Amino acid sequence: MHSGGLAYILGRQKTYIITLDIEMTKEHYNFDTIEKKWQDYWLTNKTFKTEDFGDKPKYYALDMFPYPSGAGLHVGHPEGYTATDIICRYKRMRGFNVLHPMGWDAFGMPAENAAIENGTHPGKWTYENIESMRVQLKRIGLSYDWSREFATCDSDYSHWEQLIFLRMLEKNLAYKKTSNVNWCNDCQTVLANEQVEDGCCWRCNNPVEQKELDQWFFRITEYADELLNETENLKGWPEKVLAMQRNWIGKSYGCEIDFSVKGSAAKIKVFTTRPDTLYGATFMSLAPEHPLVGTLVSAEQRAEVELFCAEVSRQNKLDRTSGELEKKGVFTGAYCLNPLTGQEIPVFLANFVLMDYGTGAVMAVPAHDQRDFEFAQKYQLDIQVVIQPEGASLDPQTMQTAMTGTGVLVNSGDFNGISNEDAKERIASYLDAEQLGCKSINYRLRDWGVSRQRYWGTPIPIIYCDSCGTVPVPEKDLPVKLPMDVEITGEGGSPLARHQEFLTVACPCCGAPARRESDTFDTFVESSWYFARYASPEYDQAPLDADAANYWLPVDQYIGGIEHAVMHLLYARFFTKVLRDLGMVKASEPFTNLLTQGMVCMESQRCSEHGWLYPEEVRDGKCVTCGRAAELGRTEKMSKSKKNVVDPNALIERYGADTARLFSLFAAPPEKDLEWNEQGVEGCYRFLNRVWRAVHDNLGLIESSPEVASLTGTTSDLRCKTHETIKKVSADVDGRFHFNTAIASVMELVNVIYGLKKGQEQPAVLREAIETVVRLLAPFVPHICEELWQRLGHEGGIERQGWPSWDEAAMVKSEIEMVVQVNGKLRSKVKVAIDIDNAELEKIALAEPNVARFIEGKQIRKVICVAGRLVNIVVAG
RNA sequence: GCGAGAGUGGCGGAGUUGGUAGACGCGCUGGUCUUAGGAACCAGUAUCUUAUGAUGUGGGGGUUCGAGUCCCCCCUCUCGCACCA
Repeated sequence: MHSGGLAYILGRQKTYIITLDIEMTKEHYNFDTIEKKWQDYWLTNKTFKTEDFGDKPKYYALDMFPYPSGAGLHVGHPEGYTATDIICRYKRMRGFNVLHPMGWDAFGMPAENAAIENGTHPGKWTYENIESMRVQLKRIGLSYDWSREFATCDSDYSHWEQLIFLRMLEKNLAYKKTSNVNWCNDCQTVLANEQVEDGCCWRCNNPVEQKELDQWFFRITEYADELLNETENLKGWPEKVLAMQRNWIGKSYGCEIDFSVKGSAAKIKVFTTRPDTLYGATFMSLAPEHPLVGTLVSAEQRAEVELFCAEVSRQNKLDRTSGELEKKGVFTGAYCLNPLTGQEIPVFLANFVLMDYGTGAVMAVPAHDQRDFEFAQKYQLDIQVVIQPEGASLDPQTMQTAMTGTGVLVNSGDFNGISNEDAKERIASYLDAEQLGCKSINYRLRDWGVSRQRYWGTPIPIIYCDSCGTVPVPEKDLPVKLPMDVEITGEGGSPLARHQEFLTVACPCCGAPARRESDTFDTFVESSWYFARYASPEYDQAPLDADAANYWLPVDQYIGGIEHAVMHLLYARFFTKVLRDLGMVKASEPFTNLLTQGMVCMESQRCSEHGWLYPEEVRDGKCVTCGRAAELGRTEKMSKSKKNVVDPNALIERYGADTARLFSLFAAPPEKDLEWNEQGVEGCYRFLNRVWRAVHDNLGLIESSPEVASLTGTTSDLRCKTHETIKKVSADVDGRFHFNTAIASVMELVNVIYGLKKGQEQPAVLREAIETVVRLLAPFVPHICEELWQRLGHEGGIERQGWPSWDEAAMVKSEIEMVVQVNGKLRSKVKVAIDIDNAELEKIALAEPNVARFIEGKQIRKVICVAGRLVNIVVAG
């Protein structure tokens, strides 16, 4: 750097400081002006625009993109986004080619609800929300490459999603089948499980029914094994998320067994993980929806069975699978035969048997399964013990609960006396040989139903023709666009199903009048591949530009909420494998490292008169309306209903974006829940002001000594601390994401700078220390650091300067403080030469007065010296 | 019930391989400067204590010269899954 240039810049900056001082009150730095200035600077200079390819190593960091809701950004968003931003800024300073994009998960129900409530078109509502949320994000100073932004409701995105669907159809990875769904007859629409409240429609409060509907599915079960097995290789994922995914896939080993029905050719197939208990099967439980129910039921039982089935069908899936449900059943009048004993066993329907797990039929072994035990007691059915635990003798008459542990087989013919674990294999093999059943693997994971009777989603590109059947929309006709002139009332089913112009189409095969599919995709489909589209967001030949996608993927660091641990993250993994098998990308897994951020929590407050209170409705612990004392509630997740929320806009207005960024990562590590605390925010603001003053109070001194580069080795405690801090912050930020401790160590360095005696500073060392503070903080609080960096006489932006490196030589100390323990208890501390040998150290330690006191008259057993840390004298007695 | 994680001052949290428990911040106490302080700066702040002492990381055992950290048992909390056959 030319010294003339430096003088010029400093000179100009000085006048600037004076003006600022006047306008900013004496004590605080003017974050408003500074943050605006640097956000403009980054924009004009295209600082964060990313180029594909290049010599630098690539680094792709991604936030889970937000839904553009009407409520705008909440304070939970910035925490995760800031964490990613810090990583990105750090990686850029470290010489990586960083991809850091942002976009919008823009299809979804809230847009339709807004349309129903205020008549706004979902598209207009969505794009307006995007506008205002983009402004909010920009105020935080996140270093996104905004040129890659897209919304999933853009017809361009739909185009390529529809194409992926067509390819999946060709590969038989997408198919149509009938399945049971929650159905509200009033609203004429399918409801997601979450939209069913107490068995009723959340909107009209009508009872929800189960209904069979034709639905499109993705064959995710085809990938069940790969999705399961690869969880072992996802070393960069939290164990918790992997456990949840394994649990969700729910692979279990067992066998399928055929039970023949007495007096009928029909066979009932069951899946069981306990073939060892087969001799103890004393009845059969079928799901009420089981296809054989109609043929099995006897004339006498028919009325009762129908009543039961009707009752069960009124229950929604959530209630149906809740543990609270009372176990109920009904006898069908039919009997089937135990394939091993030939014993006749009654066939029941039971409300707890689910048609979509296993085969929808369960062989009931009351002695060894708690549900079957309770069921048998309720309906007075036989209980047959077939496993005796070691050293006990079970009696069906006196059993209080089922015996589910291990033991030895009894009452089991040729298999008596074998341990039940061995019997699983032996009986399964026997069934196999006798063709009575076969070993089988079952998954809890179901194929992914993607049809939604909604308007605001990606149209499924299918045409139904009376003569040609189900015909995919030809590629040249993509995208199938949503019609804009729709009336959304919330009644009478999907608006698309009533939109004649949309529905009516000529069959692509025969040209005859045909009908379009009116369902749209589940919005999870969009979020299953958006991360890949960021590599080439404008590519117009295919969903992905293979070169760009293969350069950027997989995402190196993905950050988002734990609430997506299963659905979104599993679907995204599935889609990546599908895209790989379609030849569109090489990666098999989308996200190498995953960080799940905690929730943002805050204490709730309420008034006995006015209910929950917003923080601004409480002053001095009292309700501002009536003056009653506000009661403090639990600290819990911020939510509108409890009014324990902080508006990020207000926060930024009051303290600035840098303070908001700093606090959200200083209070707790990002994966933990963050407890919001106004005083903590103040503390961070105070710290930034301390940094600001540390620079300005020393500008004169620093100016006199610009040559930091000439420093070598140990010159002072300050230089040592400076380099220790660089090392510590680098280690904390890189891979560990312990931003809170990184910030804490910079605070320590600032405290040391403040503790320097006036007039005794070494200007070059001081300059190095102060510049280091600014550079280390740059990823965390970029605006103030850019400003300070400029005021320190540097041009061209602080990121260009790169990340500081530490000099081990500067950290070498000639003396070190070591702890002296006697029998493991701290007794003294001694200052010794760094390279002291053990014998010498021992001598000094033993000579310490307080040590001598504790070893006096005792025999020294041994002395343990740990280099650089301590010496422990072990004495007897 | 199953799975995962956690339990450390008044509070949020530090504590890479076992090696000075409580970094850093908040709060609190005292001081300096001020017309003033809800600004700034400095000092103090785990508990008990006459201490150069004792105790202390949910409880109880163990391994070790030495345990917040490793092992065993138990308790509590959070999250996820849950009639899964």
